[in-house]
Amino acid sequence: MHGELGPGEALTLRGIAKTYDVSMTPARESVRRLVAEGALFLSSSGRVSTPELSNERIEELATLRAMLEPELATRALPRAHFALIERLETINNGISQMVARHDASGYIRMNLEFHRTLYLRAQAPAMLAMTETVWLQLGPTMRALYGRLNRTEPPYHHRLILAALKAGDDPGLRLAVRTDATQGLRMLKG
Amino acid sequence: MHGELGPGEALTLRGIAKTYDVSMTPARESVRRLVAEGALFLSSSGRVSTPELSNERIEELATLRAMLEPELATRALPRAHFALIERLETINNGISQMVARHDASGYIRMNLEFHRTLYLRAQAPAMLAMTETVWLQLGPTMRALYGRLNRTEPPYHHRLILAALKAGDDPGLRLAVRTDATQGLRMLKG
DNA sequence: GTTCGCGTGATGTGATCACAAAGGCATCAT
DNA sequence: ATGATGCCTTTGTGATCACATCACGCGAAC
Repeated sequence: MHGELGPGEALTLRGIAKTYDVSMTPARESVRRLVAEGALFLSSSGRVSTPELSNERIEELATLRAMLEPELATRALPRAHFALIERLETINNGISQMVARHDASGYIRMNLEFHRTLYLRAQAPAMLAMTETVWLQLGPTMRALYGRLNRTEPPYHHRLILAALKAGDDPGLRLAVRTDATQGLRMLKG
Repeated sequence: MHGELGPGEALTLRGIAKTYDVSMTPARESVRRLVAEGALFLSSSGRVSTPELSNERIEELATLRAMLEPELATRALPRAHFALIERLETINNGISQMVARHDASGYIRMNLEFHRTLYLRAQAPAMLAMTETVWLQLGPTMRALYGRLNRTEPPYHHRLILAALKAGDDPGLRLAVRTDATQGLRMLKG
């Protein structure tokens, strides 16, 4: 999810087992679970690797984010008190640090934490789980994306999201969230 | 998914293994996968059962269907030629037979087959997979639903869907699909 | 130099086993 | 009659093993 693995990287059960110092059994279970969620790709011969998403697939996942996340934001809006907004601003500052450090994985992690912190307030666990499944599928691709856009500052739209939250502006919030979720993915086309 | 198990039914790994004449290992993998998809509930002690959904959870899942399925229908619409509509009508007739037979599981299965057949044309595998995950989570609950509504004929909205497909009417199609997906779930409240 | 074929090492699968924990049931005390 | 307590069965977990399959690389032939 955090882009620690790039697209197409191969994994082996014995390797995972050794890395985490367990036997093959729990390694298999974890891998199969991630395959079920679409986070890992299982070849016909049983080999497992991170997925290399086609443009069509990326567009689909971007559409899913564009459908799910504004709904979560809308549901979170009436519960978004000052303490939450303050926490979001703190996370946003953390993102700046990751940008300064050129830490791709850290950037992705804190960016998702920003979104997750907001969406947790929506009190919609099934919807949030589904959204995180999408993030999981996009993880390796997001890392590839980060390399291309050479960020020099934290995401523009996060400030728009915070402003809409403060103003209680639901349409503005939905638009800001949708744009933030899909803007980066657009760069991957081609 | 087809409501063969009611809400809250318990399963054991050894029982599943014996039923399908395999060892515990593949039974465990399957169960863990279904747990990851939300189709089964894993208690803190590791016991596994079908989920008993709260009203809030049902409302959430209904919202997800209401967001996902109209989008799939829209994407399928330009590719929905006569042969597809004919197949949908055949399935719809099959639903009538299930109603006549009072076959709850068969009814659910063919109802979902109606939707899946349409959505397959959308060429959006990630979105369809996510939708089927929602169906999976609702399976046991849908069976409980069927008992309550005493159907005497196939769903009215399926005819509306077919009419909108023939007319190429996208807004009408979206509305019909959304209504069909959420109407039944509304009955479960309370 | 290229391509085909073979063999060896690596990898996933399914089965079985030992163990710990949880649940259920019977028994006993109040 | 009801509640608690202790034991025994059931159940999930993690490890290990044998086996089939696949991939990769080496080598030989053209």
